[in-house]
Amino acid sequence: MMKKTNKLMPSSFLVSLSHSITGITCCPPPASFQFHSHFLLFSTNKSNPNPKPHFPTHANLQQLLLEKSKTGFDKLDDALAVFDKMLHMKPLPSVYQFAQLLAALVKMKQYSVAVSVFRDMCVQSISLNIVTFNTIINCFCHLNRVDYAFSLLAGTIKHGFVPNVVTYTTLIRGLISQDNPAEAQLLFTNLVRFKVIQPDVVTYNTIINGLSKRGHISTAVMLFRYMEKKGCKPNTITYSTLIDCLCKLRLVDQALGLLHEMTKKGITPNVITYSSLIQGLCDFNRWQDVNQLLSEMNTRNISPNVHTFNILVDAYGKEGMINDAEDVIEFMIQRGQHPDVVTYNALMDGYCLRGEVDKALAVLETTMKRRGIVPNTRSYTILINGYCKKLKVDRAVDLFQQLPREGLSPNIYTYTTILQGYFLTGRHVEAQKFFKEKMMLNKGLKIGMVTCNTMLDGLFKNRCMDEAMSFFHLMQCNGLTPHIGSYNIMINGLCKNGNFEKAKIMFESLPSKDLLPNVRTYNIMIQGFLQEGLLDQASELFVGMKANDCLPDDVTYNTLIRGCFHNKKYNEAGVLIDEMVSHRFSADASTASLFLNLLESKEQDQNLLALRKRFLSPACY
DNA sequence: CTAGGGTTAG
Repeated sequence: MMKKTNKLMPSSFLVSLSHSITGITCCPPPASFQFHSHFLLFSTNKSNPNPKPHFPTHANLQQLLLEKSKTGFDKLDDALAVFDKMLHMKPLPSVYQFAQLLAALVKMKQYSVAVSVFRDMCVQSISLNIVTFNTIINCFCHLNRVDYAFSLLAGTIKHGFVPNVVTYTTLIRGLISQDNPAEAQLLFTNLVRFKVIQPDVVTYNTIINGLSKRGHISTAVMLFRYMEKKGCKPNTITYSTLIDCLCKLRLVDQALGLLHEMTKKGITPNVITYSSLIQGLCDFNRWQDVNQLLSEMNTRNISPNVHTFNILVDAYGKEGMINDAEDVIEFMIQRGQHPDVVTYNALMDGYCLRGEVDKALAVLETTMKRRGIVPNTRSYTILINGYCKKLKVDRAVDLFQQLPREGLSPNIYTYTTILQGYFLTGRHVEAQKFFKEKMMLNKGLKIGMVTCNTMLDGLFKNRCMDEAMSFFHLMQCNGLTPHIGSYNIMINGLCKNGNFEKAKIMFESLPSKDLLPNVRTYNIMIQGFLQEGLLDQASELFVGMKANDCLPDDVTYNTLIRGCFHNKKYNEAGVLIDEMVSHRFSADASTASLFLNLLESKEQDQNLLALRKRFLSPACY
């Protein structure tokens, strides 16, 4: 797996490290980094209007920190109040206790506050240790500032501390999460080669997770086998990581195999392991298997938690089985697991998918309020989406405007949903106005590819071809390089708007953009050729896509088969039907009804009749 | 002693 990095000379490692250690400073970050203002406000404010319980003795503090470092404080202000007290204690609390306070902030995901507390510790000359540094390096990684994390690595060394396996594991995770797996691999290989550290199970788990999440499951499995060979025993988390990844790849049975393997080895699955598997099974509507796992959990004394139940509520909701979703909520309450905002959002989404938006609204306004669960932006976005899908855009806009009054701000998803609603109802003028005035002028909104694709698709569907073309240009001027998905929308839009020539030119230009057509691209072009009455060219493209290792899907076959029917090429259709069935795809409704219409029509053909038996076989459906 | 890893929804 690490072949590529094995070839690197040792010096590359040093170069890459020293590259990161440019600004050796004890108090990164550079001035450009944004800090929370809470801290300064708080610690300089002597007359705190909101006094918190006092923790005057070292013993009390020790007890409190022990607890809060595991759970986090309830409120950020509480944590900062404690820090303020600590600064005024005599003698000063130990390094260990300051480290616990930082740990509590990390638990609360208040990474930038932790950084700013750390900075203040530097200023106040509070002594630091390797744990403190590791904690802050981790904070920078979570803030997506791996560059600062590396400069703090330098700071750590400068302070005379020796970075350990925790430090490097943190940095590896940071690099991976910054989409820099190559650097992560380089770091890992060189750390091992120069015996800087001995990777432990956490290091392996981190990399295995990073690899699997980026679609390199086979490499992840190789590393998994490798760690065992190196005498590092995989644990529950290692297995859970792989199981989750297999489930997400829809390889649930392989995941179940790993569950079996781990239990045989005496590694006990926990609630997270089971939750991943339940999610995987839900994706296939394998409810019986889900229930079996739930009872297996029961016999093993592993209680489902809110996460687990939320997965079930979501899955039932998505399948339209809203009563089952409600039952799960009832059950979890009985079991003492309190539903949270995710639970009710999943339920609301379920109602919306059934078109019952008003019932979803009632969940927000009645059930959630009664249970003291505060809706978030997403709760409203679900409702907004629900109303848009019911073509009640004005109602959606009402809710959109209600958001700030609830103390919430709409995010890019909310905006994009409204945009979609306008396009869906033919109100493309308002859509464009909304985009220009509400979205582009909002500096806080990061307009990405999804929004641009919504614009493009909406413009084409509203027959605004010129606007779509110029928007496609505009997005590129703004530094967004279209992916194949955007090209698919463009090519499809051009075809559907009667501009096949332009579509074809764009399709042919893909290689020059270093883009590979995917199955959807081919499907669109095949459909385009057929629309132009060019069955031969469509078939040629079908051959071409297979030659380019692009596997045809059910849409490809159905499109081509319909094309053959229209052109009375029943033999060709027969060949395609056989091929489709052998790939376990089946005829869709429109292909089937076209065929039945042909059979009923007057002009019957020998070859058509010959198809009858094959086409109507159960394998086709 | 403390620090790093895995699960839910667009």
